[in-house]
Amino acid sequence: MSTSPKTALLEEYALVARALSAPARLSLLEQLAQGERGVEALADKTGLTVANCSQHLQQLRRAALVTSRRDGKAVIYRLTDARTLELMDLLRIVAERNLAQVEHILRGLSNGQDAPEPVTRDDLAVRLAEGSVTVLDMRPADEYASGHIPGARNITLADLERMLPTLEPGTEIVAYCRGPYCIYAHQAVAALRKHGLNAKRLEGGLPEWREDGRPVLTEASPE
Amino acid sequence: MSTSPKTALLEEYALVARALSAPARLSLLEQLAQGERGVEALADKTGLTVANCSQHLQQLRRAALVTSRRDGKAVIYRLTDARTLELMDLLRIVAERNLAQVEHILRGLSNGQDAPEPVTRDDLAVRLAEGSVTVLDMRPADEYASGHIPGARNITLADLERMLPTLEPGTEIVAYCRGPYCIYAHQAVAALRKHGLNAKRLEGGLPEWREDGRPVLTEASPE
DNA sequence: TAATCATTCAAGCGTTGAATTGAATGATAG
DNA sequence: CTATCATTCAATTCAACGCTTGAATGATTA
Repeated sequence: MSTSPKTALLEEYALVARALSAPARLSLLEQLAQGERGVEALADKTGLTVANCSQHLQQLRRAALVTSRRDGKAVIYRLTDARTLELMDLLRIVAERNLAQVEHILRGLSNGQDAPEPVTRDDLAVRLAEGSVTVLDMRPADEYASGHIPGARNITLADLERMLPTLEPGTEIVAYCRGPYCIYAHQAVAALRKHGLNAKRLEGGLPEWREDGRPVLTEASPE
Repeated sequence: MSTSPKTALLEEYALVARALSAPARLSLLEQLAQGERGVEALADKTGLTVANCSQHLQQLRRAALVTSRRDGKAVIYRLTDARTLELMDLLRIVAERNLAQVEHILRGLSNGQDAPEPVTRDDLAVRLAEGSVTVLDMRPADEYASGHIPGARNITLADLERMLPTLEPGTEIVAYCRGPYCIYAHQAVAALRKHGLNAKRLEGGLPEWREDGRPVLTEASPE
């Protein structure tokens, strides 16, 4: 062995960190947190070319963050386990707590307003049972279809304006999206609050909700 | 803003991951987990040149993983908070659970023997109160001096052979070192078990012990 | 104020990683 | 068995990183 075992170990740990060190790969992981996907679907969602996407996925696989299986002609990737999700989340927490730049970007999303504290998933579950809350799923329709919080209404950011009149000014609104990396919910809350509505963001997104073992509704897919 | 806020956020998260993606920086973090240190001390311990060390430290600071303060002429670095430690630990857990290569390296340290499960810190605390265990601190003397588990004997790997006769064959022995990244305890346990002694490794190291709020003994430093 | 010394900056060089293009692989369907 | 198609590999280009050397900074101390 040319290097000491100590360095060899550190290099393995560094390999995992390196896999997380490119925005494109974090974006892929966010998609995979929604559920398993094929290479082409991932390339579409992230805007990468298929070849480039495939290479990034292989780096993630080398770091054991994702695994793959073959389904006919397609290769389907998925997160190896919940640890991958934990790692992404901790990365975000460290960045948000300590990096002024992150604060600045998030503030920009809210047009300078102070965003309210997010609603915890426990809270939302209670409110849902009471029926005292409107839940908005801000993700693209296909992701909504493949699984969403029961009772949530699917709407895109672009259509939000048109939906405003249908919302009662007093009702509490909770918006969610893919997860902590996704900014749709941030933007939705900012837009709703600008119109004087009582909107808050859900802590985490659908993957975290599912990870908690809470109910997820899947639309019968017409395909 | 040239990039979308989404990408900008992901880039910030990636910055944190990138800071963790070099073995040299993981090594620095391991040292800092022991306690705050100056640049020169860190350079000595890690074998880096001072200038190189300084640059790595600045990358860690940019990622908000460490912070620094000035003490006279010296600049003292320390981990920003316990999250940094959590992040390092999760990195290790993912690597150990999923990377065959890590398994292989660790097995090499034990000369192919199966290593026993590590002792939890709770267990050790109980055994220490009973006095039914011998604790070995495998770190360099200066690190032992700056803080160790009460009752632990400090010994280097090199001196372990000479210490063998002083150990009762029946007594349980627990070895620890800097923390999960440190391999001294692994090696010590392997050596002791080869001689038929009942040795186990402590889960985590001194930083984790201290983080639990457990007692740490500091030698009156003669300086 | 000037000297001192730990630390940091700046420039240069070799290496590594990201994205692109085009070809090769390998499993299925006919 | 051959054609097909999603995926992966290989080779290239360009940018960023890591390490070294030597100079600059900036807070103490005399």
